[in-house]
Amino acid sequence: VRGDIAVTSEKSDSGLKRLVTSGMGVLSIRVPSDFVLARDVCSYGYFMLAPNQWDVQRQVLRRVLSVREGTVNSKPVAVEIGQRGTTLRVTLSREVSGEEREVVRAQIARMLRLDESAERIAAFHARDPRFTKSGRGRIFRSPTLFEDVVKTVTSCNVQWPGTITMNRRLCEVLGSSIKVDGVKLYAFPTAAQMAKARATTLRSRCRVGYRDERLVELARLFTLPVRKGGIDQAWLQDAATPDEQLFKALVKLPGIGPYAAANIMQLLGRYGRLPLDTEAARHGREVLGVKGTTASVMRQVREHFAPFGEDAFRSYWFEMWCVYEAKRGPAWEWVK
DNA sequence: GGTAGACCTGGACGC
DNA sequence: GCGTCCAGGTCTACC
Repeated sequence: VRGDIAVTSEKSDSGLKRLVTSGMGVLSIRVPSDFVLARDVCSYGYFMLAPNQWDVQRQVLRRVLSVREGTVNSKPVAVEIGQRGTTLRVTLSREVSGEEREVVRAQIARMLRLDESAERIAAFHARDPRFTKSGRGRIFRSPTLFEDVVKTVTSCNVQWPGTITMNRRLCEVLGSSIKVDGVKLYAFPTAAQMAKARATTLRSRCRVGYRDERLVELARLFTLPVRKGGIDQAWLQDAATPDEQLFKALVKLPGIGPYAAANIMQLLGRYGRLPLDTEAARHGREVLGVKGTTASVMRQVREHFAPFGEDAFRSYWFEMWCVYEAKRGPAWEWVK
């Protein structure tokens, strides 16, 4: 399989094989009792964006992780994540240090929202029982806030195939690469790598269009110390930061408007605000039967989900996701 | 505070 | 194959 982090293939790198058979290249992560890898990975469109790769046949997630985010010459590691009961089995493409192992663990936990306890998900189901049976609650995201922000910017003012192309090219043009089993795999560019890139490169080679300078500036803000005007990631990710202050800070960032800010908020675990885009308006008209101008439909969609309070986005999102799956089948069986 | 138009890309469509 | 139109959210200028 192209791009496979194959550890069982006869052709695979002997060093990698030794690592895996000796157990040194495998990491185990305990997950909450209600966690289901296929359902919880394939719960948001980002699972289809590079460098994520969902293997439909084997029901595992593969991607490359940058374990040294702060550096330009980050040495990436490829991971393949599968599930057995309440344990994730993570196969690594190379030996990692103890420190790197913890970074890998934290990045996977972030992607899969393992910080959301079964109790927290049950509270969502108590609020919206429609999703109790399916167990939906966790929404897939990226291993870093920076990647989530860039993915959000590349999903604005463009149709989905364009977002897919931009993310693939950003990885191939700016990201670090490694060879696994003779196949070149790319990591998502780190903030340091993107901040160093020329805007013209992003435009001409990554096809990001007018987003070029905004993305480079965003990346620069992620690399700057907070005292020099850089983004305060700890503050943004602190549960104590009030929603309104968070929203105001996000819309000040280049390329981030009201929709993108609300989307980043849900990616940060703040589900009380809806990122209203044309898809929301379409859902309002076609599924909820709402009528009127786009602005009026969006307002009515917001009011419709307001009773779900701090879980409004989850109710909205899973309702919409179920419509997609009713048309195409379960997301974990989607082939592109 | 609200609104109009520019910003880019890629896909659909007509010729 | 070429030109035109359209969709998509953000940003700026203007009222």
